[in-house]
Amino acid sequence: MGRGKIEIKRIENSTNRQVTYSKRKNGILKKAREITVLCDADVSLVIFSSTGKMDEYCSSPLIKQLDRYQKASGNKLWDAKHEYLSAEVDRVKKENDNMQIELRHLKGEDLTPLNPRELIPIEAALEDGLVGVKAKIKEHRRALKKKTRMLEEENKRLIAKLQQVEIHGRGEMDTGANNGYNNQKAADGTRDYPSHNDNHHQVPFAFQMQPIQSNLTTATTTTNNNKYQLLD
Amino acid sequence: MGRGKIEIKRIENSTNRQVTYSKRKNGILKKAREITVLCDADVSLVIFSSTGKMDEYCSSPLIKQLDRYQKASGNKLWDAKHEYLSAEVDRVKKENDNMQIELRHLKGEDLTPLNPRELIPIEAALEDGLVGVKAKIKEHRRALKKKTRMLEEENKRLIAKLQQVEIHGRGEMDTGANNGYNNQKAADGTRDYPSHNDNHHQVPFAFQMQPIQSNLTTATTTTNNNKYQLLD
DNA sequence: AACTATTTATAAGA
DNA sequence: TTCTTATAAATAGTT
Repeated sequence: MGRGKIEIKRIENSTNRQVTYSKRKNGILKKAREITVLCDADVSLVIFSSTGKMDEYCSSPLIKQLDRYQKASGNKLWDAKHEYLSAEVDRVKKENDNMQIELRHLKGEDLTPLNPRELIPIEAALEDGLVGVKAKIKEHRRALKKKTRMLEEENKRLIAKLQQVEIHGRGEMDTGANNGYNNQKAADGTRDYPSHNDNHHQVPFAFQMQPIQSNLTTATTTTNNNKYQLLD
Repeated sequence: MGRGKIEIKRIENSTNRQVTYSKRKNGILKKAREITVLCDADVSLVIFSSTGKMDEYCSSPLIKQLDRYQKASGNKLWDAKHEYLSAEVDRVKKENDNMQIELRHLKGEDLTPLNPRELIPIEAALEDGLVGVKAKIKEHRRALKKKTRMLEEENKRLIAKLQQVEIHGRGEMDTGANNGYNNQKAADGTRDYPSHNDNHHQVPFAFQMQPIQSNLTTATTTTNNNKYQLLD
């Protein structure tokens, strides 16, 4: 299309070639834009001139197009590093799926396709797990009971101490109150309870006495006077 | 360029759009090839139609072009892809970890850091799961028992039949043996058992009688004479 | 870069 | 889809 027909072969005249490149490049870019609009197509076009200058037209982000291209063509565009990452994604996803299945089975779901030989280990795992969890719960309960017991004892001790102080008057209150636990010591969370306190050589928890601990059953009736707390 | 001028905007008529796409796509591809040859250019062209069909023209391996593109444009295609993949790996791995933890907990492992409030739902899940699995196992066992029972009955019946045949002598053996089951019938795995056989109107399994079925307790003592098998 | 004679692409119709 | 053809668009060679 021009003054004369030309053969489609490399234009030897460099200037001429450059000019033709420029004209045709614009032509192609225009057509790329047009087909995008007219036909709702998605186009990626990258052109390098023989001098290395680049021009491009992409109707949508190139990276997206390339992903699409890769899937559609099966060509591998990404280097080893990406392949590794891709493989890693696949691998981890597969692992995910397997765990998902195992989890479902443990939760009693999707069991129908399993045969008895496959069910046995699942049952065993569940029973094992249940034993472990129940043991742990029991352990917690024991610990809580122990703590409760100690709190009760401490409470009694404090009440006794307070009554003693009240009898002897305010003057000796400070020394008296510091003779066992004191606020500071409990506050820092350490467990170095005074060893002369014979009733509980080891107290395994740093604890806090709230003014009212509704779930602890204490043998003593509390009055306003003995609601004390060990602070964190 | 055609019978009439057209406006560059989406062609609403779908058929028309498809036709135009096809024509213009060929046009662009041709021009891409031409500029490559004429001007010694390097072209990458990827087009997706609105229906998702892909066409491409690459004057040199796309991967090479993209490397060049990256250098020329400063766009970090690799990095973008890499970032995306890395994020994906992280995401899936995190999901993985969570499931791993859940699985461990269900198996009674790593329970120490959990408080009672966290243990309760695990215990519940395990108990639920166990109920489900045990139910499924019971179901299997029931099925197996039913099968066993039927095999035993079948066995007895066969023995009786055989004894009868032995009493009446060899002359009637063939007709006698064919009066109920015979090797051929069982062999093809069909379930069209004779309906006049009152004891088991339906036998839900295609089964095979081995000469010795050690796990089946039969009331009768077997002699060499009544060790028969139904073949596959 | 502009011009313009020609070739090429393609819209519409079959 | 493919072919045809009138016409629009692109562009080779020129200025």
